[in-house]
Amino acid sequence: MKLSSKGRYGLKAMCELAKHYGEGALSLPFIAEETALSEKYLEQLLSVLKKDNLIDATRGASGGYFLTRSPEEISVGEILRSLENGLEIVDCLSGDCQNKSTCHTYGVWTKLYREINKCLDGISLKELVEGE
Amino acid sequence: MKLSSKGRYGLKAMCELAKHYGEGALSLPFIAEETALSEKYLEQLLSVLKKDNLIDATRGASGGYFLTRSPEEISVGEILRSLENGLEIVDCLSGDCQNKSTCHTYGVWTKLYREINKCLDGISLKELVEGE
DNA sequence: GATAATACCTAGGAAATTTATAGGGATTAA
DNA sequence: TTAATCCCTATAAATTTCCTAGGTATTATC
Repeated sequence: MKLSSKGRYGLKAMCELAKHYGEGALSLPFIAEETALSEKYLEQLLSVLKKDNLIDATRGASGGYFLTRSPEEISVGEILRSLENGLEIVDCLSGDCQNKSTCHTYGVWTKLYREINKCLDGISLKELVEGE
Repeated sequence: MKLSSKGRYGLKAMCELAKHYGEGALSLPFIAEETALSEKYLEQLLSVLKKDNLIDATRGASGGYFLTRSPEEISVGEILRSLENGLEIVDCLSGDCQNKSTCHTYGVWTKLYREINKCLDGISLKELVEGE
């Protein structure tokens, strides 16, 4: 049960945006430099975050990416659910599971799913960047 | 972030063993039948669980697999850590991470790791089989 | 002692997923 | 007009997952 690179790297990119919150848009090359990621790869991560309205961007020269809300209003849970396309640890939590009622293990997954989300929703991007 | 089939199916097999706890050993073909898994595949899951001393087996005719402890003494956490080879959600939790101190996200992973284990260690195999 | 039922071990391959790389298009400030 | 930027999509390499397969060792039962 591993978090994907997308999740890990995307969160780092969000930290970078948080560090410079209020300073205007950050360009892709700049964020790539700071996070040590290739521009082309980072671009895809940012496009996911943008689709989910966690960040926005301005195009053209001197454009770039920026957070749509302040770092204290964005939780790590939101970010990872966006990047990981949901935090459901088993498929039966996403789709419709036929035998919810009879399955012995279904309860475990729902319980764990709730705990994971609760934990991550309790951490804001601000806390992350400022260190505790 | 998905649990592997190994984890899901192995837990089902453990449930089967728990259901018949005290009735002697269950044969591989029997467990395979009940869990709807191929014998050869199930065999590998059981070998992992055996290596970690959650189950044991007797060989030869009328042999089979059985739990080493009663279902109430075995937690779902133990079972999944065995099958998943640990529940570390990122690699830096397993190996030695060089920049623990400077990494913004390291704290998130340790916190989440603790919560996941706490949650799963709080559920016994007995609860699972008896339904709450 | 032979037989059949069982667990044990290891190799490997198909399929899926992850992790990127690459190229070109659209937009816009200067 | 130009250069800097974001946007979109295809695809390739690497890794991992998931499972099949074949053969070996052990032992209760007849």
